[in-house]
Formats: sequence, structure tokens, C-alpha cells
Amino acid sequence: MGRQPCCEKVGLKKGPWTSEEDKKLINFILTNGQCCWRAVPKLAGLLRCGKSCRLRWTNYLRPDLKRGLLSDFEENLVIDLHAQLGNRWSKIASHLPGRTDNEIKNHWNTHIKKKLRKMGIDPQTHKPISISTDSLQPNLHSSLETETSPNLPINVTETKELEQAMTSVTNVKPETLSNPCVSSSSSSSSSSSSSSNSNPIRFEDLEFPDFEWLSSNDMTNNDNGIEFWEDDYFSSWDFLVGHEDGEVPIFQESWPCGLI
DNA sequence: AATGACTACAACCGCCTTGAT
DNA sequence: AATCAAGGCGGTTGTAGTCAT
Repeated sequence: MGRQPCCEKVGLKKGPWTSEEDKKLINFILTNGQCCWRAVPKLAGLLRCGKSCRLRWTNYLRPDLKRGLLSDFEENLVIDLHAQLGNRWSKIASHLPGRTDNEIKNHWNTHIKKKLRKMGIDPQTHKPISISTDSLQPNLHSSLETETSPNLPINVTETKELEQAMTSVTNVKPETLSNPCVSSSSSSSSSSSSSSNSNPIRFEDLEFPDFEWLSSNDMTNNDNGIEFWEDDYFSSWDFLVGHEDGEVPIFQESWPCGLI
């Protein structure tokens, strides 16, 4: 006897969310706040299970999300936190405002793991990869040992490497955090725009209640108009919190269930 | 230009935790 | 204390996009 499914799966839609579904979910959450995810799909008119709605919202639609690759600072922070916390992605994510556990987990698996292995560090233990398994070490040593003492015993050198790696975690540049999309080169924008292509929601298509959206021209100089998930898009959510001319309400405070 | 391999990430699945009764 | 429902979490999968040949 297994666990009961989280919801009646019959007739429920799976797979990528459409722009129409996103609109419904966003409109619903902005109107009603987050509460009782199981009831959300029914009330919002979605053929999804509540869990799927929650995931879509928390990982993709939430207004306070940053988009784009993690900055060097964020990446180092993730490494540092992972060394302390292990695969507790939600705990790690709680230290990186605007990042989701899913995003960090994905970034870890696709980027950071490889990076650490290249450096000769076991991504799981955060210790130098052991000699027996260490076909990568020559690489590592050539890059790090040459300036120090090539004749050092292996464990001393490894300790140095570990220290270096850890130092890189703490020697962070605060300015890299201020604009995470910048430091990650052009691939960052292409990366996020590629995901934008899979969800081609146009910003101006959305129907949000109780406040006015800026027009695409107001928000960007991009001649093509802004796509919903353009890198700069989420910074535009800032006006939900405070808008200088005062025409837009401080929306967050009015969200019933503490949306953010 | 076609196609196969690789990469990145959104989404799903199933287990765990928590709170209410 | 036991049970159940709901939300949360981490691992895994599916697929679209990109690159190399």
C-alpha cells in the first residue's frame, strides 16, 4: 500500500507550463496570495496539481527571483555553504536572496561540481581528491604547485589547494553580488533568454490586478520590447515594493499571505 | 544543411517533516 | 500517541537549445 498521490492525477496536465497557465497562476496568487496549494489549481482554473503550481510559483514565477547565472560571489557562497550544510539546497538557497533551491541544485550539478573536480576537489566532501582516484591531480598541481614547492609531500600541497579554494570562498567581492548577471558574461543573458524562449510570455500580455504595469518601452531600451523573462525583467518588480512617484501601491504589504 | 552528442534547466516523483485533530 | 493531510525537500528525468562533426 503506497502513499496516496498528492492529488487526483486523472485529467491533470503535466509538462512545461504554457503562458496561459502562468498568467492564471500569477493572477490568482497576486489576487489571493499563497494559501492552500491544493485548492489553488481549482480556484485558478488550472488543470495542474497543487504541488506543480507551488513549484512553478516558487521556482519560476515569484517576483523576487533573480534570473541569470550565479555570480562569482554567489557561486563561492554556495560552495562554502555546501561544505557546511551538504545537499540541503533549501537551506543554502535561504542564504542567497532571489535564488531557489532548484536553481542552486541545478547550478551545482552542472557547473560547480565540474569546476571543483577540475580543481582536484571532491565536490561531495570538499576535500582534495584522494591519490588513488586522482587522475586529475597533475592538472591541479601544475597550476598551483609551480610557484610554491614542487617537492612538498602530497598532503601538504593538497592542504594548500584546499586552503586556496576555501580562501577563494571568503575573498569575495561584494560588488559582484550587486549585479549577478554582469559578471557571468554574455552567456548569462543568452542562457536566461534561452529559457525565456521556452516560455515566451510577453510581459504586456499579463493581466495583473490592482496595479499598472510599465510598458515595455518604459522598462527597457530594447527595441524588440521586453520578453517576460528577460534578465532585466525581474528588477522591474522592484516597483512593487516602492515606486518613487507614488502612483503604484506598495503591493507586497497588501498581499494577504505574505507573498514574498 | 543534417544529425548526433552534449548541456542546462524546468518539472516531476516520492519520501520526509510538520501541524492539526 | 496515532493518524492524516499538506507542504517541503532532494534526487532524477525529460526536453529544448547548442555545439561539433
